[in-house]
Formats: sequence, C-alpha cells, structure tokens
Amino acid sequence: MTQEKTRANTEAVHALLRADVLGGVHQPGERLKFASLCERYGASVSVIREALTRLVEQGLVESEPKIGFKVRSVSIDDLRDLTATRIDIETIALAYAIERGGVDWEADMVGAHHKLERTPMLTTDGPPRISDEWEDAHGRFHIALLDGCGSPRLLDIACSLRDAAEFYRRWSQTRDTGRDVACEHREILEATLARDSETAVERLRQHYQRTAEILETALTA
Amino acid sequence: MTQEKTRANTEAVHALLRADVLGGVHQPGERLKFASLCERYGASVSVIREALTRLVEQGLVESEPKIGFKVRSVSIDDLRDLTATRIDIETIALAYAIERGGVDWEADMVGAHHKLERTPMLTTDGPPRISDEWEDAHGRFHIALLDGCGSPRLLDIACSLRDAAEFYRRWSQTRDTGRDVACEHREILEATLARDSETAVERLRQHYQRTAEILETALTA
DNA sequence: AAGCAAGAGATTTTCGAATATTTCTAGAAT
DNA sequence: ATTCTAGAAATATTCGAAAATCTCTTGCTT
Repeated sequence: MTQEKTRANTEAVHALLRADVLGGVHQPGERLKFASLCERYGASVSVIREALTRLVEQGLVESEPKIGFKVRSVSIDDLRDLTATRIDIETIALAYAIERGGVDWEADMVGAHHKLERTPMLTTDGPPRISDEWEDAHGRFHIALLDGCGSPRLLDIACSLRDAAEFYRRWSQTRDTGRDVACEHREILEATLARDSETAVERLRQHYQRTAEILETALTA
Repeated sequence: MTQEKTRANTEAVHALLRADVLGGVHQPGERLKFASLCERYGASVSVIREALTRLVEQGLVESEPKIGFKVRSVSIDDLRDLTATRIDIETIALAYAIERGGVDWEADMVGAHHKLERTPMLTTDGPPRISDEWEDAHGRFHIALLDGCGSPRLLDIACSLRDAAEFYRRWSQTRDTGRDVACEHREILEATLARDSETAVERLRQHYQRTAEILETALTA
C-alpha cells in the first residue's frame, strides 16, 4: 500500500521516465515501446505518449514517426560537442554572474557548496557508486554558481545542457582516478567569491574538461 | 477539394499551430482551448494535445496543469534578455564558423544571401507588410552564417532562440525607419567571407541590437 | 537460390467517450 | 451588501478500443 497512487498524471510519469532515462534504466539507443512502458508506469498510452513527446523535445529521446521512440544514443563526437558548448555557455553565464550577482546569489552559492561538501560522494551499501544525493547537490552547486547571471534564457540553456551531460555521466561511475573534485569545487567558489572572473572561468573550464576526458576514456573502453 | 487531407497527423498539426502562434494568429497570452483548436485544425484532442505539449517544450506556449494552455506572453524584459542571449550565442557560433568553416559553408552562405537579396521584402498586394518569403530567406541566411561552426548543439540553440525572436518580430512590421537592412546583411557577409572575425561579430551584434531597439519601441508604443 | 507478394502479427497513431477538475452561477446565510 | 456554499457548466485529462501503419514470416514464382 506504499505506492497506491490512483493519480498517474502525466507530470509524474514524465518525471519518472526522465529519471529512468537519465539514470540508465533504459539504455541509450534502446527502443521504448508503449506496451512495456504502460505496464511499467501503470499509465495509459496517452500519458506515456505525452511524456515521451516532452522528452523528445528535451533531447533525451528520439522519435521516428510511425516507427517509435528510442532513448537517444551517445557518441564520442556528441560528447565532445556537448562539452565544448557547455563550457562556452557556462563561461558566459559565470562571467555575468560575477559581474552582476548580488549578496543573495553569494549566499545561495556558499550554501549550496556547504551542502555539497557535507554530502558523502559514494554510497556505502553495496558496491561503491556515486550517490544520488551527491549528484543532486553537485548539480545544485553548479546551477547556483550561474544563478546570479540575471538571464533566465541563458540559465535555461545551461540547465538543459547539464541534463544532456547527466546522460553521459553514469558511465564514469567511480572512475575518478585520483582526482580531487572537492578541491576543484572549492577553488571555483573561491575565485568566484573573489570576483576574479578570469580565474573562475578558467577553473570551471578545466573542471568540465577533466570530467569530459574521464567520460571519454570510459566510453571508448 | 484543395485541402481535403484525411490524414491530420500530429506533425502537420504541430507545424500549423506553430506557424499560427509565430504568425500572431493566436495572440500572446491568449488561451488555447481544445474545443476551438480541434475545430480549427480538424483534429482530435490527442493530436492537439501533443502539438501543444511540444510547443510548450519549445517555449512558445505555456501550460498550467489542469488549467490549460496559452500562448506565451511577451515582455520588454524578456525581449532584452532574449536579444542579449542571442547575441552572445550567435557571436560564438559565428566566430567558430569563421575559424573552421570550409568552402561548402561559404557557398551555402553566398547562395542564401543571393536569394535574400533577390526576394522582395514587402508584399505588394494590400497594405505593405514583410512577406513570408523574405522572412524565410532572412532566417535561412542567418542560419547559413552559423552553419559552419561545426557544433550541432550550438546551432540548435541558436535556432530555438531565433524562433523565440520571431515571436516578437511581427510587431515591428514595416516600422523600418530608414534602415538599410540589405546593406547590413551585405556587410556581415563581406566580413565573414574575409574571415575577419572581429568585424563580422561586431556587425552581427549591431544588426540584432538595432532590430531589438525597433521592436522595443514598437512594443512600448 | 533469390527475389517478390501476401498475409499475419506487432506496434504506433488517432479517435470519441468517460472521468476528474476547475470555473462560473445562483441562492442562502450573516 | 458581502461572503460562503452547492450545484451546473465548461474544460482538461485519461482511458481503452478502433484504425492505420510497419515488420516479419511464409510460400510462391522465376
């Protein structure tokens, strides 16, 4: 009786399906058939279809009319393009934030960073993998960094690119080869608070570049 | 018997509805009710809903769950944000294109520009307004400029921002106060072909800035 | 043996009705 | 007069089945 929700509205199914795609429950390239999805999410064709349609528009799922839907497939080329684009966009946003951000922005940023530092990165039960809580805190920190930029449109783009990146991230689970991610975050925050745009941007760039390199080796292996 | 399509598939309805929203048939802020949309596009609730869902995800329509859909509303603030973001994004893309674009890119660009120059800007029948053909050629030229950038993701973002801008554009119909748009295009092309990144980017920036200013006065008036 | 055609099965797409929710209206109570 | 509430109307959401389409198999022809 724990999950007896009589309301299976689209919003919820969309969130669920999205989480499953992002989390790798459905593999990239995998076909998403209505029959099995309806069963899995306990919803009707209509609501599954709406959820899929939205995911297509968000770039997480692909659709061929009359043929069906499938999870978007991954490639090295796309990963490189994504990384480069992400760096370009976030670089601009961070610079704006440093230029325009007020004290509220600073406060949120510091808060998000604090939470990130206090959240254990790896799970302790079972084989060590990056915990969902950490992923969440990590995302929030990076968004908090940009949040002072004052441009809803730019922020929105950054978020959607972050989602796309999440898609790749699960491959690199625990492959952090002697990398001090926490330190990188601390240094980015430090330069940002000091309003040192040059340094902050450069550190952010390296942060993403390193992640991408790890992902790339994981993807080729 | 000219339009007796028995197939009202989603793709078509989506395109139609999108064109109508972009073209101002449905005013910003206007509610989009299923009943009237079903009648207008001769389709069932399902396909209307899918089209609307997609438009929401594309940022052209807003949705409040259980309440309904409405055309996205416009504002000066959003126009400014949009313009600034567009300049930032296209600036990057153009710089990349100039840096990396090959001869095919050049050819497409020159071709698109030629077509733009040969397409009459204003309609001759009825009150003069900007013709759909010109709008189309105009969009294609600007996309052709960026197409050499080599980044599908960046190009995609640029296109979606262009759609958003289209949304505002219909207000400024024929308000071109002594502005030589054709000349601006020619100069942008010229600098781009000369691989003079600085100049090209600056001209593109001014091109958009001017458009935005005209739009802004039209919006406040 | 290769290629083609027909048909069965699987799957997506569309429909119209049933259901759930919100919004409007009118009347009663304060 | 104003606020509140019940009911009616309008509207969005969800469902399950019918229709359309694609895919795969099987048997036939060359």
